[in-house]
Amino acid sequence: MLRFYNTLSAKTEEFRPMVDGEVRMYYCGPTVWDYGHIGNFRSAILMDLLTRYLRFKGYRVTHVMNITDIEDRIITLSQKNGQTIDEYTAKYIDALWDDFDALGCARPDTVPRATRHIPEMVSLIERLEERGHAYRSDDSIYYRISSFPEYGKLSKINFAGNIAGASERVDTDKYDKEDARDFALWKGAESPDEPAWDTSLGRGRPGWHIECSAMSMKYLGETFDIHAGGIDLVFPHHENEIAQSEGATGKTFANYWIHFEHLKVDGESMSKSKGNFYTFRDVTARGFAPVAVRYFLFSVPYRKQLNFTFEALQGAEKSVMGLRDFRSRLTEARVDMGSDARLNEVAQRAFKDFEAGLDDDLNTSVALAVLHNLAREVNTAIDEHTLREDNKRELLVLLERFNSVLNIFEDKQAISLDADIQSLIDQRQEARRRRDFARADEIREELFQRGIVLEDKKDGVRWKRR
RNA sequence: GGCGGCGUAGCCAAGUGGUAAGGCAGAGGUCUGCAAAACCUUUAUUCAUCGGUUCGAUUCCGAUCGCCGCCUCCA
Repeated sequence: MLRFYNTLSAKTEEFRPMVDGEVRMYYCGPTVWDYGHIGNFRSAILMDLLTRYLRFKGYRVTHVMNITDIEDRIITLSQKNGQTIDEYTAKYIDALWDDFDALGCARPDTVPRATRHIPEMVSLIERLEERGHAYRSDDSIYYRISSFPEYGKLSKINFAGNIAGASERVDTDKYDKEDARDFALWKGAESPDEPAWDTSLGRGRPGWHIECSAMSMKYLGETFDIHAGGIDLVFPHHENEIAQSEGATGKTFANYWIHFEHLKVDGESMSKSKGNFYTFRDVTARGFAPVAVRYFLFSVPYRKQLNFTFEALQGAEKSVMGLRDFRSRLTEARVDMGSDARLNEVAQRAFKDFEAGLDDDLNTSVALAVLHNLAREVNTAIDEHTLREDNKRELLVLLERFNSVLNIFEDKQAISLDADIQSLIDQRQEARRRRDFARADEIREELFQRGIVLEDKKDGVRWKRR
């Protein structure tokens, strides 16, 4: 039984999709500028894992992810660079997909862009006006929070207690609002040359929150199953989305709200001023494999803050490479026909425990512990020659199943060696036969320098990339 | 000021009212020409501190200290 912690109810609940066997979910994705720091990718990776796990469980999943391309910063910077919004955001979006690919994150089914959904947003705002949830002030349109009594149900925000601390923060909106809490649905254009759209609402651009309401409902329906994102989005973004969508439709917007916790770096918050701000590209530039980053970022359950240190990342890399070695070793193991009953049991138990771990609010730590325990038991069996053909076949299928969720093993395409390297390996084997170990070690060292690591086995030599 | 989360070995950490998963690093060993890989043994009488509840608490309650987040269009 799959259970999730639902931010809305503040409880861990059994997951029941609206339509049996089908899950519709929306993810407020990473920002596209600044080549997202590693924390961004924790969310993206966890979202990928969630999608994969739902598919593992047999659900048909529709995963819609938003990458904001209308935002004050983008407007300002594109204008400053003399570029259109599309020109400005293109390079960041390309980089984002490159990083997604490198990290083994599947592309979501739909990635709608705010710039392509202005009409949907306009009509949603008009619906809100009709129902009395919106009002105009100068050329802008605001959401009337007082018209939506349930406002605050997601973030459990207490406005009364907020006044003292919030008073330090200056309200930067230039227009008159009925209530300080009200937020912009539509911002009227201030100058003729700023990027803006001419619509029935006037010339301007949408507020930040309306795109997610409009796009999620367009692709998933007025009520859908899961809405996910970083924990920082709970307030105000997701709270406002609920106000907008439920205000317009009168229906529940999303049944489950899932929020990913943040990353700390060396026990501190990550910030440029502290000098501990790392992008995914900074990390790979230091020689870390992307899969190590992936493994590390999902190795701790999503609702826990994870402390990023290079020492821990190093550990994750060793750990995931060990699992890859295990899979290769299993693939290459020479075994006798038949089946070992105990190993059969080991495999079945591993499958059960893996699923039980992830069923429990996506406890990835437990799932990985299962995988490591399995690796140890099977490695022992290989050493002791108790592994049989049937076990091997079943275990490889099992690892494939696990990998359909984790996506940490190497691609199926065999990495081939060039003839030159193969020849060196052969020469070394010949030298070893002659007991010319000096020459053998010399070749091994040379191959190591070229990124090939050799492991001598009883029945030959194994190689792998460093 | 309001709301929320966390503090478990050198590091990353799971976890539960019944006596501490897993990984990395370290130490010793088996194997190996030497390595590598793999395996075995070992590494927290103890879960920030102090009280309380309980037959029993790391797990529940209270206080204290420390850290993180939201209340700023930052995942």
